[in-house]
Amino acid sequence: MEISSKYDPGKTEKKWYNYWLEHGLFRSEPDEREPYTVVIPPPNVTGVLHMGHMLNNTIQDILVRRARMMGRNALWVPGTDHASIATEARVVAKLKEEGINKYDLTREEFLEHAWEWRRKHGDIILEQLKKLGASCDWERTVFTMDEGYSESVINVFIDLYRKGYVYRGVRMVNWDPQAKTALSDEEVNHREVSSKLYHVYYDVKGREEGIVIATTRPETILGDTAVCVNPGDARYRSMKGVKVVIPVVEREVPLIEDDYVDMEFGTGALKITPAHDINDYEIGIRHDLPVIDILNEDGTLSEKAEVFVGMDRFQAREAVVARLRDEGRLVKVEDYTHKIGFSERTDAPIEPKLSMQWFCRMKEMAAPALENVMNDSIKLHPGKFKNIYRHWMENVKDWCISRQLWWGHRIPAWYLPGSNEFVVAGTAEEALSEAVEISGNNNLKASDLRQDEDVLDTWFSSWLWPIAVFDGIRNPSNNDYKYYYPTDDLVTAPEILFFWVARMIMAGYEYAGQRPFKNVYLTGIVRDKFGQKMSKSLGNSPEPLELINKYGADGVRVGMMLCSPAGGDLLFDENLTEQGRNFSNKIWNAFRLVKSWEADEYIPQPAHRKAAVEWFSSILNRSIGEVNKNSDAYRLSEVLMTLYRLFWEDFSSWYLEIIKPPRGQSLDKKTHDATMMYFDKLLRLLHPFIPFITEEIWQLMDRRESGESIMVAQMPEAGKVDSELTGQFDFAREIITSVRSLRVENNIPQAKPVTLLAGMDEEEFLKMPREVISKMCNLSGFTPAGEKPEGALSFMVRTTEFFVPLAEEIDVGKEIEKVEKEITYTRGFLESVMKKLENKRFIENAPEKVVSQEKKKKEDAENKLKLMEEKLNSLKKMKQ
RNA sequence: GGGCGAUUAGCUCAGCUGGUUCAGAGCACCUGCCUUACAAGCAGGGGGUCGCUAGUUCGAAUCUAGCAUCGCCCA
Repeated sequence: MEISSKYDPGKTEKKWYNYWLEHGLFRSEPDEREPYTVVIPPPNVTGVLHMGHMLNNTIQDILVRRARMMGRNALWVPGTDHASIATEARVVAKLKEEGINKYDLTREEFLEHAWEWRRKHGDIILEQLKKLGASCDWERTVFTMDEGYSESVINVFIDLYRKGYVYRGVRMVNWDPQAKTALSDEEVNHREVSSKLYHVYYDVKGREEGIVIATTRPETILGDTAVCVNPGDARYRSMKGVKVVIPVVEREVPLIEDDYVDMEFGTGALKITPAHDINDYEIGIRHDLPVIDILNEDGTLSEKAEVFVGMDRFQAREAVVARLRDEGRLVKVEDYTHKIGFSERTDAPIEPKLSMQWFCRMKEMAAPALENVMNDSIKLHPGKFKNIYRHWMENVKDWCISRQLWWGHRIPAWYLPGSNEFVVAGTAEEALSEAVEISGNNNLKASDLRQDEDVLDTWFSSWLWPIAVFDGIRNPSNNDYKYYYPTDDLVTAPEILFFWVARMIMAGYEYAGQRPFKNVYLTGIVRDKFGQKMSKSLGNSPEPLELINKYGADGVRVGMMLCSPAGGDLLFDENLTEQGRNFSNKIWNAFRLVKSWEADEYIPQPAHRKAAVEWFSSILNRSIGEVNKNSDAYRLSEVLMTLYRLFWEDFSSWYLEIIKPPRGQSLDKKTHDATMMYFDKLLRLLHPFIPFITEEIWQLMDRRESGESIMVAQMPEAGKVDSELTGQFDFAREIITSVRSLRVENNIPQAKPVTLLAGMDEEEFLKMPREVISKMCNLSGFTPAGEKPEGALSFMVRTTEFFVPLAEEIDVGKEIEKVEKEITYTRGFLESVMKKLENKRFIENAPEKVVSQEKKKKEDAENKLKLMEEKLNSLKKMKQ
């Protein structure tokens, strides 16, 4: 049957993925082997696959498949994250489309909708990962709101509360008015924006002169409770103790003095709004100022603002400015660029807001988490992240863990009737009995207690991920946990180094008493070829599944890895996936060629094939060594490049071309068997990168039992390298290339046999793989030169001259030019060598080895010059 | 404002503790080929003062300092 010359990944990929699933090849159970464990960074249930996931999961799959083939009991645990804010926003939006307002629903009703949504959409992303070839143990799929997982989260909250790490308090938090929830500091992105700096005139009570303040947020004037100047500011010395009248609301507030105020900035007078600015808040505490919170949760003005009540904060800004202008209080407006915070999730501008939240104390847990990264117990790759990590850890602030949402793990705190007193407990029943105890009120009923309305920050559940996926929080003596934990490698994006990685490390030491993983591989950010981050909203991201349809998962995987230096951002360009597809095609066609050969055990192995077989063995082994070294260093794109070149250049362009029998003829069995063995090894080496095509060919290569798979075949080990042999071959390849080049330059077709004479003695000549050279150059004769032939084309390889006696083909002028050029170059080179050798201090100080190398260079160059000059003379004679 | 990192071919990047003709790879580019595995291919080829300036050294892409440009993290 004719096999197509184009490889079609479509059918193949589906077939083998199903085969792997059917035979349970992704499944892992504890056994006597050494485990290799990876937990997936759980994608959001709201998510659909984007290029970042593609990269991240390709890397994980490569690591896992390689470990599996190295004989480890490899487990890759998949799962998804409930993603409080993002999912709740998604569900709210969906309900809105259906004409349902979230706040018309009870919490229970809303959660029913949310779960329904999760059932429908939650696993889409996992299904997409299957298309990529991900070899996860799907039977172990975990969701962060699974019953057991949720219980783990709650248990940890209770435990930390009892240890005194979790506490409740009023703090200035980052408020997302769109999601109507507090955010942690890590969930705020600061961006530079151009805005305006408004200079506003405030009256001073009982005086003619007023005071001018500068602000970027005039709407917060309504919440001002003081104006502050630097005590050292001479301009305001006479103002000491005065009352200032806040415009619009006409409130009298004190003029206070505080070192915080920068005299250089604006007018040196600062309006103080303790409810809406973190620095103002702190000044407010120092000066015992009242706090007027003028904003509602949704960012509209509250009753406290007195005016523009119910208006959105940005409209209110306009309104206040208009009023100030009307009243003649707007002194000037400047263009001004500054940084403001935006919500990681909704991208709404963050509002600093004072509110009662739950916090988690970080100091104690941060200590071992910092120490064990600094001492390399946990290694970050690339290492530059160590510094960044340290910086964050040393300045870590307490973590705001409550979110004003419904979707998530509800905080297990119950308030006693009519008070702010509360108990923390795992269930309502436990809460009740504790409440009875602390209140001494035996008549309390469960319905009297009111559970905290808030849920926990999503990261407060995902920081337990490597432990909780094995149920290690609730049941630390279970076999899976004991066997698989700690995990080996974590592959994730640097963006969540603090959100997630750092906190997992804290949780690891706090709850497992040891590191959660040994290595953290931080991937780059996927950008487009112009360097812009790929995102759906910018519309510059290709649809991953379409890419897979177009180029095959193998092609996309190769495309991603080729442009993915360890830790560097990758500039993704679709032509890289094309390169990946072409590579698959190359492998496919090499296989077609090899498969077309019949093995004949009666044909003796010719010398050129014997040489090629021996040579390829060495360079295969050398490459395996490189692959091992680079894999251990997580330099996966280099591993792939090594294999890419090994397969394309060395195997296809050299090895196969050398051993290729004339059309219709059979191959001697020895060479045939060696070739099949090499092909098999190459496929195994490549399998982690391109699992599908390697499986397809591996299955076609030989009769396989049902359930057999390259996936679980053994990774080839590095064997002996004969570097003298590979050296000889390198030399031979240079000769062959030179002959080819000479043919091109002189228009001598490959089909026309030529004679080659080597300017070397018999002994040297016999060392070369001359049969290989003969075959590849289509030589009719190949011998040592003896007497230098007159009227021959010639070329030099290293220090040896070669001749092709074809007088009629010689363009003497062109030859002279070539030789002269080479003489000039060699003279220059010799000169630079001589400079070194004539330098006394070089001879005295440089190591013996370097000096003798330079002497050898000198000799070689001199010999070469001699040869070239002779040649030039004979050419010049010919010209005459 | 504080810190970290980068700058090597048109593009993306290797180049470990200074010393092989050390300036490299892939892609792109140029030339010639539909040669009986592959035009998603084959063969050949051009291309870089290693960001700039000083220093250390017999010797610097590699070490040091300063400068320039860019990126990231934190405030």
